[in-house]
Amino acid sequence: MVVVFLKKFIFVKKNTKMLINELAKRTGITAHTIRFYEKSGLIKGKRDETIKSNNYFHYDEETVEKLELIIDAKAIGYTINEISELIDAWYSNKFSKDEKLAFLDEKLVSLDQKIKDLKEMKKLISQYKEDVLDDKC
Amino acid sequence: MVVVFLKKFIFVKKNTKMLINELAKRTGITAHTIRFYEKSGLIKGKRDETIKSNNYFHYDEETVEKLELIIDAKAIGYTINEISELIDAWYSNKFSKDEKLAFLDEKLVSLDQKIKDLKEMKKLISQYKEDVLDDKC
DNA sequence: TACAACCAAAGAGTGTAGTCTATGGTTGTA
DNA sequence: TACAACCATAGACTACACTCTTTGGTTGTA
Repeated sequence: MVVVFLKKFIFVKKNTKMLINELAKRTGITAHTIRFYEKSGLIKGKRDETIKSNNYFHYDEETVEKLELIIDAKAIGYTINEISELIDAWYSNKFSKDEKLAFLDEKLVSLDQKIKDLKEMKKLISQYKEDVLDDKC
Repeated sequence: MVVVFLKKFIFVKKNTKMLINELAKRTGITAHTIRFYEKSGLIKGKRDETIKSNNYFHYDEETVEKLELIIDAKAIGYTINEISELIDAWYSNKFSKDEKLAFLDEKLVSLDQKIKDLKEMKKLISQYKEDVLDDKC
Protein backbone atom coordinates (compact mmCIF):
# COMPACT_ATOMS: atom_id res chain seq x y z
CA MET A 1 0.00 0.00 0.00
CA VAL A 2 2.66 2.45 1.05
CA VAL A 3 4.66 1.49 -1.99
CA VAL A 4 1.76 2.63 -4.10
CA PHE A 5 1.82 6.04 -2.55
CA LEU A 6 5.55 6.48 -2.60
CA LYS A 7 5.42 5.76 -6.29
CA LYS A 8 3.08 8.68 -6.61
CA PHE A 9 5.92 11.04 -5.71
CA ILE A 10 8.91 9.20 -7.09
CA PHE A 11 7.58 8.17 -10.49
CA VAL A 12 7.67 10.53 -13.37
CA LYS A 13 4.53 10.06 -15.39
CA LYS A 14 6.29 8.45 -18.27
CA ASN A 15 3.29 6.75 -19.76
CA THR A 16 0.02 8.58 -20.03
CA LYS A 17 -1.31 6.72 -23.03
CA MET A 18 -1.63 3.12 -21.93
CA LEU A 19 -4.33 1.01 -23.47
CA ILE A 20 -6.27 -1.46 -21.38
CA ASN A 21 -4.03 -4.46 -22.11
CA GLU A 22 -0.92 -2.67 -20.98
CA LEU A 23 -2.76 -1.75 -17.81
CA ALA A 24 -3.70 -5.40 -17.40
CA LYS A 25 -0.09 -6.51 -17.84
CA ARG A 26 1.18 -3.88 -15.42
CA THR A 27 -1.26 -4.79 -12.68
CA GLY A 28 -2.10 -8.44 -13.27
CA ILE A 29 -5.79 -7.57 -13.35
CA THR A 30 -7.61 -8.83 -16.43
CA ALA A 31 -8.92 -6.36 -19.00
CA HIS A 32 -12.41 -7.65 -18.26
CA THR A 33 -12.11 -6.85 -14.59
CA ILE A 34 -10.54 -3.46 -15.31
CA ARG A 35 -13.56 -2.63 -17.48
CA PHE A 36 -15.75 -3.78 -14.63
CA TYR A 37 -13.91 -1.42 -12.28
CA GLU A 38 -14.27 1.37 -14.79
CA LYS A 39 -18.00 0.72 -15.03
CA SER A 40 -18.11 0.74 -11.23
CA GLY A 41 -16.50 4.16 -11.20
CA LEU A 42 -13.23 3.15 -9.53
CA ILE A 43 -11.05 4.26 -12.40
CA LYS A 44 -11.56 6.46 -15.42
CA GLY A 45 -9.84 6.32 -18.79
CA LYS A 46 -9.65 9.24 -21.17
CA ARG A 47 -10.56 9.27 -24.82
CA ASP A 48 -8.36 11.06 -27.29
CA GLU A 49 -10.57 13.56 -29.08
CA THR A 50 -8.03 13.96 -31.88
CA ILE A 51 -8.33 10.30 -32.84
CA LYS A 52 -11.45 9.76 -34.89
CA SER A 53 -10.84 6.20 -36.10
CA ASN A 54 -11.40 4.52 -32.74
CA ASN A 55 -12.69 5.25 -29.29
CA TYR A 56 -10.08 3.44 -27.22
CA PHE A 57 -9.57 4.45 -23.62
CA HIS A 58 -6.19 5.77 -22.53
CA TYR A 59 -4.89 5.36 -19.02
CA ASP A 60 -2.05 6.95 -17.07
CA GLU A 61 0.26 6.02 -14.19
CA GLU A 62 -2.30 7.24 -11.68
CA THR A 63 -4.66 4.53 -12.92
CA VAL A 64 -1.95 1.93 -12.28
CA GLU A 65 -1.61 3.27 -8.75
CA LYS A 66 -5.33 3.13 -8.26
CA LEU A 67 -5.52 -0.46 -9.45
CA GLU A 68 -2.68 -1.40 -7.10
CA LEU A 69 -4.58 0.34 -4.33
CA ILE A 70 -7.66 -1.69 -5.28
CA ILE A 71 -5.68 -4.93 -5.04
CA ASP A 72 -4.45 -4.03 -1.56
CA ALA A 73 -7.75 -2.68 -0.32
CA LYS A 74 -9.55 -5.78 -1.51
CA ALA A 75 -7.06 -7.92 0.38
CA ILE A 76 -7.97 -6.06 3.57
CA GLY A 77 -11.61 -6.76 2.95
CA TYR A 78 -12.84 -3.49 1.50
CA THR A 79 -15.82 -3.75 -0.81
CA ILE A 80 -15.84 -2.10 -4.23
CA ASN A 81 -18.04 0.67 -2.84
CA GLU A 82 -15.70 1.29 0.05
CA ILE A 83 -12.73 1.31 -2.30
CA SER A 84 -14.55 3.85 -4.41
CA GLU A 85 -14.84 6.10 -1.35
CA LEU A 86 -11.23 5.36 -0.47
CA ILE A 87 -10.04 6.46 -3.91
CA ASP A 88 -12.10 9.60 -3.56
CA ALA A 89 -10.44 10.25 -0.22
CA TRP A 90 -7.02 9.61 -1.66
CA TYR A 91 -7.17 11.35 -5.00
CA SER A 92 -9.75 14.03 -4.72
CA ASN A 93 -9.60 16.80 -2.21
CA LYS A 94 -13.08 16.05 -0.99
CA PHE A 95 -11.76 14.94 2.39
CA SER A 96 -9.84 16.90 4.97
CA LYS A 97 -6.75 15.59 6.69
CA ASP A 98 -8.83 14.78 9.76
CA GLU A 99 -11.40 12.94 7.72
CA LYS A 100 -8.69 10.89 6.04
CA LEU A 101 -7.22 10.02 9.44
CA ALA A 102 -10.62 9.11 10.85
CA PHE A 103 -11.20 6.85 7.88
CA LEU A 104 -7.92 5.03 8.47
CA ASP A 105 -8.47 4.81 12.22
CA GLU A 106 -11.82 3.22 11.66
CA LYS A 107 -10.21 0.53 9.54
CA LEU A 108 -7.52 -0.05 12.17
CA VAL A 109 -10.17 -0.62 14.82
CA SER A 110 -12.03 -3.12 12.68
CA LEU A 111 -8.78 -4.93 11.88
CA ASP A 112 -8.04 -5.19 15.61
CA GLN A 113 -11.47 -6.64 16.18
CA LYS A 114 -10.96 -9.20 13.44
CA ILE A 115 -7.61 -10.21 14.89
CA LYS A 116 -9.22 -10.58 18.30
CA ASP A 117 -11.93 -12.79 16.85
CA LEU A 118 -9.41 -14.95 15.05
CA LYS A 119 -7.38 -15.38 18.23
CA GLU A 120 -10.53 -16.37 20.07
CA MET A 121 -11.25 -18.94 17.39
CA LYS A 122 -7.70 -20.26 17.68
CA LYS A 123 -8.09 -20.70 21.41
CA LEU A 124 -11.35 -22.50 20.87
CA ILE A 125 -9.93 -24.86 18.28
CA SER A 126 -6.99 -25.61 20.53
CA GLN A 127 -9.36 -26.44 23.35
CA TYR A 128 -11.33 -28.67 21.08
CA LYS A 129 -8.13 -30.36 19.96
CA GLU A 130 -7.46 -31.24 23.58
CA ASP A 131 -10.95 -32.67 23.89
CA VAL A 132 -10.36 -34.80 20.81
CA LEU A 133 -7.05 -35.98 22.22
CA ASP A 134 -8.73 -36.88 25.52
CA ASP A 135 -11.46 -38.74 23.62
CA LYS A 136 -14.08 -36.44 25.11
CA CYS A 137 -15.86 -36.19 21.80
CA MET B 1 -17.69 -18.88 21.01
CA VAL B 2 -16.14 -20.74 23.90
CA VAL B 3 -19.52 -20.66 25.55
CA VAL B 4 -20.89 -22.78 22.72
CA PHE B 5 -18.53 -25.61 23.45
CA LEU B 6 -18.76 -25.46 27.19
CA LYS B 7 -22.50 -25.75 26.77
CA LYS B 8 -21.91 -29.00 24.97
CA PHE B 9 -20.72 -30.55 28.20
CA ILE B 10 -22.58 -28.58 30.83
CA PHE B 11 -26.04 -28.31 29.34
CA VAL B 12 -28.62 -30.95 29.82
CA LYS B 13 -30.64 -31.31 26.66
CA LYS B 14 -33.80 -29.85 28.10
CA ASN B 15 -35.51 -29.00 24.84
CA THR B 16 -35.47 -31.48 22.01
CA LYS B 17 -38.69 -30.43 20.34
CA MET B 18 -38.19 -26.87 19.24
CA LEU B 19 -39.92 -25.68 16.12
CA ILE B 20 -38.19 -23.37 13.71
CA ASN B 21 -39.53 -20.16 15.25
CA GLU B 22 -38.25 -21.01 18.69
CA LEU B 23 -34.89 -21.74 17.12
CA ALA B 24 -35.05 -18.36 15.42
CA LYS B 25 -35.84 -16.61 18.71
CA ARG B 26 -33.09 -18.45 20.54
CA THR B 27 -30.41 -17.63 17.97
CA GLY B 28 -31.57 -14.38 16.40
CA ILE B 29 -31.33 -15.99 12.96
CA THR B 30 -34.51 -15.69 10.89
CA ALA B 31 -36.56 -18.79 10.12
CA HIS B 32 -35.89 -18.16 6.45
CA THR B 33 -32.15 -18.22 6.94
CA ILE B 34 -32.37 -21.29 9.18
CA ARG B 35 -34.23 -23.10 6.40
CA PHE B 36 -31.52 -21.95 4.03
CA TYR B 37 -28.88 -23.42 6.36
CA GLU B 38 -30.88 -26.63 6.57
CA LYS B 39 -31.07 -26.80 2.78
CA SER B 40 -27.33 -26.19 2.69
CA GLY B 41 -26.80 -29.14 5.02
CA LEU B 42 -25.46 -27.20 8.01
CA ILE B 43 -28.20 -28.31 10.36
CA LYS B 44 -30.80 -31.05 10.29
CA GLY B 45 -34.21 -31.13 11.93
CA LYS B 46 -36.06 -34.30 12.73
CA ARG B 47 -39.60 -35.15 11.81
CA ASP B 48 -41.87 -36.79 14.32
CA GLU B 49 -43.11 -39.98 12.70
CA THR B 50 -45.92 -40.31 15.23
CA ILE B 51 -47.45 -37.02 14.11
CA LYS B 52 -49.35 -37.54 10.88
CA SER B 53 -51.15 -34.20 10.67
CA ASN B 54 -48.08 -32.16 9.82
CA ASN B 55 -44.48 -32.55 8.81
CA TYR B 56 -42.92 -29.91 11.00
CA PHE B 57 -39.23 -30.10 11.78
CA HIS B 58 -38.11 -30.47 15.36
CA TYR B 59 -34.80 -29.20 16.57
CA ASP B 60 -32.72 -29.79 19.70
CA GLU B 61 -30.13 -27.94 21.77
CA GLU B 62 -27.36 -29.24 19.54
CA THR B 63 -28.92 -27.33 16.65
CA VAL B 64 -28.83 -24.16 18.75
CA GLU B 65 -25.13 -24.81 19.39
CA LYS B 66 -24.52 -25.35 15.71
CA LEU B 67 -26.30 -22.13 14.79
CA GLU B 68 -24.24 -20.24 17.35
CA LEU B 69 -21.16 -21.83 15.88
CA ILE B 70 -22.31 -20.69 12.43
CA ILE B 71 -22.73 -17.11 13.66
CA ASP B 72 -19.21 -17.09 15.06
CA ALA B 73 -17.58 -18.86 12.15
CA LYS B 74 -19.23 -16.50 9.68
CA ALA B 75 -17.95 -13.54 11.66
CA ILE B 76 -14.41 -14.83 11.19
CA GLY B 77 -14.98 -15.14 7.48
CA TYR B 78 -15.69 -18.82 6.97
CA THR B 79 -17.92 -19.64 4.03
CA ILE B 80 -21.00 -21.82 4.36
CA ASN B 81 -19.11 -24.72 2.78
CA GLU B 82 -16.25 -24.40 5.23
CA ILE B 83 -18.65 -24.20 8.14
CA SER B 84 -20.33 -27.33 6.84
CA GLU B 85 -17.00 -29.17 6.98
CA LEU B 86 -16.32 -27.72 10.40
CA ILE B 87 -19.63 -28.99 11.75
CA ASP B 88 -18.95 -32.40 10.25
CA ALA B 89 -15.64 -32.53 12.03
CA TRP B 90 -17.28 -31.46 15.29
CA TYR B 91 -20.45 -33.47 15.41
CA SER B 92 -20.25 -36.47 13.12
CA ASN B 93 -18.31 -39.64 13.54
CA LYS B 94 -17.37 -39.61 9.91
CA PHE B 95 -13.85 -38.73 10.86
CA SER B 96 -11.25 -40.61 12.84
CA LYS B 97 -9.44 -39.03 15.73
CA ASP B 98 -6.42 -38.37 13.53
CA GLU B 99 -8.56 -36.89 10.78
CA LYS B 100 -10.27 -34.59 13.25
CA LEU B 101 -6.93 -33.48 14.61
CA ALA B 102 -5.53 -32.92 11.13
CA PHE B 103 -8.61 -30.88 10.24
CA LEU B 104 -8.25 -28.74 13.33
CA ASP B 105 -4.53 -28.25 12.75
CA GLU B 106 -5.25 -27.13 9.23
CA LYS B 107 -7.72 -24.57 10.58
CA LEU B 108 -5.13 -23.34 13.09
CA VAL B 109 -2.59 -22.82 10.32
CA SER B 110 -5.03 -20.90 8.16
CA LEU B 111 -6.06 -18.80 11.15
CA ASP B 112 -2.42 -17.94 11.79
CA GLN B 113 -2.05 -16.94 8.17
CA LYS B 114 -5.14 -14.76 8.36
CA ILE B 115 -3.86 -13.08 11.52
CA LYS B 116 -0.52 -12.48 9.83
CA ASP B 117 -2.24 -10.90 6.81
CA LEU B 118 -4.35 -8.65 9.00
CA LYS B 119 -1.29 -7.52 10.98
CA GLU B 120 0.49 -6.73 7.74
CA MET B 121 -2.48 -4.62 6.67
CA LYS B 122 -2.46 -2.83 10.02
CA LYS B 123 1.18 -1.94 9.52
CA LEU B 124 0.47 -0.59 6.05
CA ILE B 125 -2.44 1.52 7.23
CA SER B 126 -0.41 2.87 10.13
CA GLN B 127 2.36 3.81 7.76
CA TYR B 128 -0.06 5.56 5.51
CA LYS B 129 -1.50 7.39 8.50
CA GLU B 130 1.96 8.78 9.13
CA ASP B 131 2.15 9.94 5.54
CA VAL B 132 -1.16 11.74 5.96
CA LEU B 133 0.03 13.33 9.20
CA ASP B 134 3.21 14.53 7.47
CA ASP B 135 1.12 15.98 4.62
CA LYS B 136 2.90 13.69 2.18
CA CYS B 137 -0.32 13.04 0.37
C1' DT C 1 -66.01 -21.66 13.88
C1' DA C 2 -63.48 -17.70 12.59
C1' DC C 3 -58.97 -16.26 12.22
C1' DA C 4 -54.33 -15.01 13.47
C1' DA C 5 -50.13 -17.22 13.77
C1' DC C 6 -47.51 -20.73 12.43
C1' DC C 7 -45.36 -24.46 9.26
C1' DA C 8 -43.04 -26.46 4.66
C1' DA C 9 -41.53 -26.34 -0.16
C1' DA C 10 -40.45 -24.29 -4.38
C1' DG C 11 -38.75 -20.92 -6.62
C1' DA C 12 -37.89 -16.02 -7.73
C1' DG C 13 -35.25 -11.96 -6.52
C1' DT C 14 -31.19 -9.29 -4.40
C1' DG C 15 -26.45 -7.60 -4.00
C1' DT C 16 -21.60 -8.33 -4.56
C1' DA C 17 -17.83 -9.16 -7.49
C1' DG C 18 -16.62 -10.66 -11.04
C1' DT C 19 -16.20 -13.68 -15.70
C1' DC C 20 -17.45 -14.82 -20.23
C1' DT C 21 -19.56 -14.51 -24.86
C1' DA C 22 -20.98 -12.28 -28.90
C1' DT C 23 -20.59 -8.74 -32.09
C1' DG C 24 -18.32 -5.66 -34.71
C1' DG C 25 -14.82 -2.46 -35.52
C1' DT C 26 -9.34 -1.18 -35.49
C1' DT C 27 -4.32 -1.73 -35.64
C1' DG C 28 0.02 -3.67 -36.75
C1' DT C 29 2.88 -6.99 -39.09
C1' DA C 30 4.23 -10.45 -42.75
C1' DT D 1 -3.85 -7.51 -48.50
C1' DA D 2 -4.44 -11.18 -45.34
C1' DC D 3 -4.80 -11.96 -40.70
C1' DA D 4 -3.64 -12.14 -35.87
C1' DA D 5 -4.08 -9.31 -32.11
C1' DC D 6 -6.30 -5.80 -30.19
C1' DC D 7 -10.39 -2.64 -28.73
C1' DA D 8 -15.48 -1.36 -26.95
C1' DT D 9 -20.22 -2.42 -25.74
C1' DA D 10 -23.94 -5.06 -24.23
C1' DG D 11 -25.58 -8.45 -21.95
C1' DA D 12 -25.58 -13.26 -20.19
C1' DC D 13 -23.74 -16.15 -16.65
C1' DT D 14 -21.52 -17.59 -12.19
C1' DA D 15 -20.95 -18.22 -7.07
C1' DC D 16 -22.11 -16.86 -2.60
C1' DA D 17 -25.33 -15.91 0.97
C1' DC D 18 -29.15 -14.77 1.73
C1' DT D 19 -34.27 -12.78 1.44
C1' DC D 20 -38.77 -12.76 -0.12
C1' DT D 21 -43.02 -14.46 -2.31
C1' DT D 22 -46.27 -17.80 -3.32
C1' DT D 23 -49.01 -21.68 -2.30
C1' DG D 24 -51.17 -24.47 0.64
C1' DG D 25 -51.69 -26.73 4.78
C1' DT D 26 -51.84 -26.76 10.45
C1' DT D 27 -52.37 -25.12 15.19
C1' DG D 28 -54.09 -22.49 18.94
C1' DT D 29 -57.13 -19.10 20.89
C1' DA D 30 -61.41 -16.14 21.30
